[in-house]
Amino acid sequence: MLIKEFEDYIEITGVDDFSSKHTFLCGQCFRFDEQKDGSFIGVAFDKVVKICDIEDGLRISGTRAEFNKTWKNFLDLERDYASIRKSFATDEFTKNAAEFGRGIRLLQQDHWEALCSFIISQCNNIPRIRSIVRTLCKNFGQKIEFEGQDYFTFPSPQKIASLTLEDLAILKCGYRAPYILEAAKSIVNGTLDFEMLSQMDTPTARKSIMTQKGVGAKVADCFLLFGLYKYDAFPKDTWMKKAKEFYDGEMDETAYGKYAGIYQQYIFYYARENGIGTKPKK
DNA sequence: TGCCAGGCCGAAA
DNA sequence: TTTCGGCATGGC
Repeated sequence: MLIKEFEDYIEITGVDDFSSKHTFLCGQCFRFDEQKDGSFIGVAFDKVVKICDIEDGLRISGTRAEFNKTWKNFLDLERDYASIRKSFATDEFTKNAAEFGRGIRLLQQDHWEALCSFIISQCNNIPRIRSIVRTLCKNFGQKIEFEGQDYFTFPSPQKIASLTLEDLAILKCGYRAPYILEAAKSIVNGTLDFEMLSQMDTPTARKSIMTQKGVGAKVADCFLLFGLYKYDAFPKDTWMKKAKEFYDGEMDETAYGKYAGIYQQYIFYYARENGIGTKPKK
């Protein structure tokens, strides 16, 4: 990884498998918007950042220090995704999925933001998830200016916990509102502790987070992967079954294991973008 | 207009 | 343990 500093941005080269488009649009996060020039602007960890692809790497707004402090980890740039991707592509289906999703990096998002976002995601479509999260931030987050535009941070659990269901009605997120409120209150009162969850093994953490109201198996798996960076989330057996629903092919079980969550993301993105595996009509 | 969406809860079987 | 109706809302 080679870093070159410029006045208000840096360029990182020597990065295999990075695509801002695939990373920000694959469905793992909801706060990065594609710009007319193909770059992405988003907010994470209370900062606005602009990212675009360049030859053999990426360009990112800010300084080298900010990159080292926040964005290097956020973008998971020190993991060898090329090797992981190649290890996944063991048959026609996995080869297609891995090639389709090439460049996905699993973002190391803020724990709370990920949990809250995936609570909102349940039985919802991606444009509306994005819309609800945007409204949540605009109404309850802190304003930050960037390149003459207003952006908003993701509201803290303390802020959300101080609100009422009436306050949250503006989100129009229906039955999910009490789940959001309860999750925020659990954090404030200490019954939900992300540091403790991080230290648990994945099955234990899954069991624990599922005691939270509104967090079932699916939201739990998304939170474990995108919010706690547990790359073995999305249990092998469950996800292989799901993959077979998406695609009428065989999965190589030996390809799974340590990086099941990353493999899942290739499959999900591939399936969704190609209209594979949509729910049959009732 | 109607189906569906990165589901979950709680009751009934 | 599994099944199933109900749940809020809006994108398409």
